[in-house]
Amino acid sequence: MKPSTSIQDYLKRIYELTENGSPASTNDLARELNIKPASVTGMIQKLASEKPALLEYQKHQGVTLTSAGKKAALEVIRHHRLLETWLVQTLGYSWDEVHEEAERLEHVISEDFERRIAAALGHPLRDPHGELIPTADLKMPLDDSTPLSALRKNQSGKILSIKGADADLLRHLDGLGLTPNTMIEVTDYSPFDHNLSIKVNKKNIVLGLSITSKIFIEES
Amino acid sequence: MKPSTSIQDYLKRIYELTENGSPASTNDLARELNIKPASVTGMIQKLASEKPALLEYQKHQGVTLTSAGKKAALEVIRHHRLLETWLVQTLGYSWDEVHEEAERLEHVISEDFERRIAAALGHPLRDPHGELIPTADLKMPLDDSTPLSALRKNQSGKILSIKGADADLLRHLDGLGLTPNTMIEVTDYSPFDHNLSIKVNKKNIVLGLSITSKIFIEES
DNA sequence: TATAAAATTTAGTCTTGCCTAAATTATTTT
DNA sequence: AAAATAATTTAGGCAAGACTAAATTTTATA
Repeated sequence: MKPSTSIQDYLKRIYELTENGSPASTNDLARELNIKPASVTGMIQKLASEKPALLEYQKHQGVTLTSAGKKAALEVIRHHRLLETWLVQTLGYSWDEVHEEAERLEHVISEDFERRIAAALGHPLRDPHGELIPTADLKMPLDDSTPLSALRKNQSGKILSIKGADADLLRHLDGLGLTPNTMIEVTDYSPFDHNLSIKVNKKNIVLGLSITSKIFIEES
Repeated sequence: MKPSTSIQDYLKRIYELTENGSPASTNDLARELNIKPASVTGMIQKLASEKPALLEYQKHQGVTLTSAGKKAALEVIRHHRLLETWLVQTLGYSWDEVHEEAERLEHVISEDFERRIAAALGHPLRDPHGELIPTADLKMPLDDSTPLSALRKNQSGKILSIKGADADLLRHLDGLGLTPNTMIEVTDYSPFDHNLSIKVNKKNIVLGLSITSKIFIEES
């Protein structure tokens, strides 16, 4: 049986919160899901004790996904990212408008629908935010991107994604032309403060480590 | 507040069942919704007694929509029919594959999404089945179609829709090339048995009243 | 290391929306 | 018009998934 919309949301968030290797805490999950911690405890206890368990849980120790749970999560994430890509490409949504729409659609599209948009888009590797799209067989592709902070003078590449930036920073970066798919070139590197001088759209700007570590690049 | 998915389904079905002017019965609604009659009674009692009532109901007398209820129903129907049109045109669904998908999507798309696909499709008047699409201001357009059974020798037109046919008949008609958008021409009329001879795709076929009354035409 | 603070869990409740079984009301049949 | 049948409603229940308040456990602080 396909998990309910609620459960799909739990799995998706748990996947994200456990990408760093450590289990997800009740509180963090509650915050991500906009749900009270007590409700989260109830749900994960139920999920952990089902026939083929989707997650593993020990009191006060947080929760991790089983491989079945991971698959179910990747299915939802694949739907989400394909939908975002598709909404942007076929309906002219901008990259910051699509999230909410995809958040609702991801739970109701059929596998057939998923196949159709994947094919129509040419089986894309990343969504408009630069996030990797899980493959059709539900594996997360390896991330071959490099943080901008790792580049040095004369290296260049294409921006793939920006991670861990809040809305404010995102707007700021957007203003500088630093969005996914933009080409950049490092013109100078200051070993002292780790500032990078880069050229974007013919303009030169200098960025500090707090920013360059959040921008991910495909080297060229 | 936007009605829940369940309530949207109730409203949609009630709209359809009351198009003939008479109220919808508990039993008919239950059948359409694949729900037990007792459950229907419960739900319509609740809906009839809410702040701005979406429907009117008297025990044992069936149910009708208020104008607010009608609007909400038309909103869902508009979503459904726009979605079907759009899935067929942009993702290569065939007209008989889209229903289920639209049935789920109709409840979760935003007004923005609705506007975008309506615009992308050029604000179509009918869906792939030939059904009229409610307008953006939630009115059902007048139906200017004529049953094929009303045509006589030398009249011609385009098939708009086929109504009240079961899957079997639909397949049969499909085999004869009788699908929405096909041009037809009446070559003869038999007043005795009401049979019509018509030309479709260069071929001549004869149809009885039981069929011609289900095919709707735009005269030309 | 005792205590305060934070995180988590338990217990009990609520709403939505469905179900079954039994009771009631309408409609047909005879 | 009474009896049989069909439709509808009432009553009581259940599962999902959320909430609050209170209890407990863990972690951090003094």
